[in-house]
Amino acid sequence: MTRVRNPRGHGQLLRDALLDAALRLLLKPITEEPLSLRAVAREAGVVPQSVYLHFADKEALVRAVVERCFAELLRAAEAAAESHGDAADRLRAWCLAYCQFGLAQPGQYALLFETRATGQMGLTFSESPGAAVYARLVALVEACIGDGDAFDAASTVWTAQHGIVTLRRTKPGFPWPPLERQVDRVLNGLVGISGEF
Amino acid sequence: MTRVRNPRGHGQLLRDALLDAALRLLLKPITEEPLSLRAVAREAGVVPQSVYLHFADKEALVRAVVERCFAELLRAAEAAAESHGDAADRLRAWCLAYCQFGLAQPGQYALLFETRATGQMGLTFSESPGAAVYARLVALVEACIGDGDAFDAASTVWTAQHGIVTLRRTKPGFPWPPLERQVDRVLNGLVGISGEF
DNA sequence: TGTACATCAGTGAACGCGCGTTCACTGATGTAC
DNA sequence: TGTACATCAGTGAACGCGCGTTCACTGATGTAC
Repeated sequence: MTRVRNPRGHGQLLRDALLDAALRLLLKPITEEPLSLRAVAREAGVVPQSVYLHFADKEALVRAVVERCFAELLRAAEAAAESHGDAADRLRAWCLAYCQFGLAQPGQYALLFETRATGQMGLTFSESPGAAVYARLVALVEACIGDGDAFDAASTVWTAQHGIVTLRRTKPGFPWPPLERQVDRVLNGLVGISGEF
Repeated sequence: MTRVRNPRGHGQLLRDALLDAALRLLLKPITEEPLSLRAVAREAGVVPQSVYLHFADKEALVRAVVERCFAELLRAAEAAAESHGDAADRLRAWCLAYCQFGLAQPGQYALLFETRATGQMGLTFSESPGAAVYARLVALVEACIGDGDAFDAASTVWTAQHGIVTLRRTKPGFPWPPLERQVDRVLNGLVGISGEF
C-alpha cells in the first residue's frame, strides 16, 4: 500500500474517498452481494482496517452509501420532471428517469431496492431514507388523478416500474419492448395518462 | 458424518436428496447468494465433495434446481387457473397464484428471477427453462384481448407482477395494499379486466 | 526560536469463517468363476 | 456353495480464496512550552 496519506486535519477525505470507491464499484457488473467492506477498501486504495476509522462496521458503511444513492436517484428524477409543465408530462418524465436510473446504475439500484440493506434496518417506512422518493411519486400521481386514490395508485406504479427495471436486468435475453413504450403502457393503464407518440 | 449410505444401485437417491435439500434451503429466510454448494451438502447430510458424484460443478447443481423450481411454479399457477372457466377469471387466478408463489417461496422465486443463475447461461430466451411459463401467460392474456398485442401486454403484466412480489419482500415496512387489490388493479389497467369484488 | 509531546492517519499481522474444488482413500456389496 | 474381485457410494484431508473484524503499532505534524 503505497499511498500518500491525507494531510493532518483532513481525515474526512478518506471517508469521502471510501464512499466514492463504493459508488465506483456499483458501476461495475453486479456481483451477488453488492458491496463488501474489503472491496470498498481495495477500490479506495486503502487497507481494510482503515474503514473502521470512519464507520463502526460494515452495516454503517452500507447505510451511508444507501443515503448517497437515494439522493442521486431523487435528484435525477426531479431534474427530469422539472423540465415539464403539465402534470402528466412531469409524472411521465419522472418515471422514465427512475427507470433509466435503475438501468444505467444497476449496482446502486440493486443496493437500494433489491437487498435487505434498506427497509429492514429496524426503521418504519416513513423514517426510511427512501420515503422521500416515494412521497414525490405520490405527489406527482396526485396531481394527475386527485388525492383520493393517489397513495395506492402510486404504489402500483412503483411496483410496475420496479419490475420493468429488475427483469430487464436479470432476463437480458427476453425480447423487451422499448422502455418508453412499456412505461407509457403502465401510466396509461394505472393513471389514465395517454403516452405521447 | 454418520449417515446410512444408500444401497448399491441406488446412488441416484443422493442426487434427489441433494435437490430436496436445496429446495428446503430455499424455504428459509433469504441469504444473498441463495444457494451454496456446501450449504446444500450440509442440508443433505453429506460431505461437500459428494455433490461432485452427481453434478459437474456448482453451476450444474444450480441449473438442476432451477428446472425444478420452474416446474413447481408452473404447476401451482396452472392448478389455480384450471379451476375457472372464464378467460378473465383464469388469467386472474393464474396471476394471483404466480404472486402467491413468489411471496410464499421467496427463495425459489429469487433464484428464478432475481439472480443471473437463469437467463444468462448462454441461452436465448426461447430455449431458457422459464420460457414455458411465459408462453402460458401470453396464451391467457391472448384469450382475453386477442392476439394482436398479447405478447407485449403480457410482458408488462409480468413485470408488474414481478415488481409486486419483489418489492413486498425487500420493503416489508411499506404499507402495501392487499395483494388481490394490487393484482386486480394491474389486470384492470393493462388487460381491461375488471377485478371481482 | 527550539523542542518535547499529544494527536492523528493509516498500516502489519493475524483471527476464524464459509466458499468451491481436487485427490486419494475406505469399505460395503453384487457378480463371475 | 464358497471366494476373489470389480464396482460403487461416500469420506478425509487439504488447497487457496475472500470475507469481517481486532489489536498493536508507525510515523508525520501541529501545538504548547
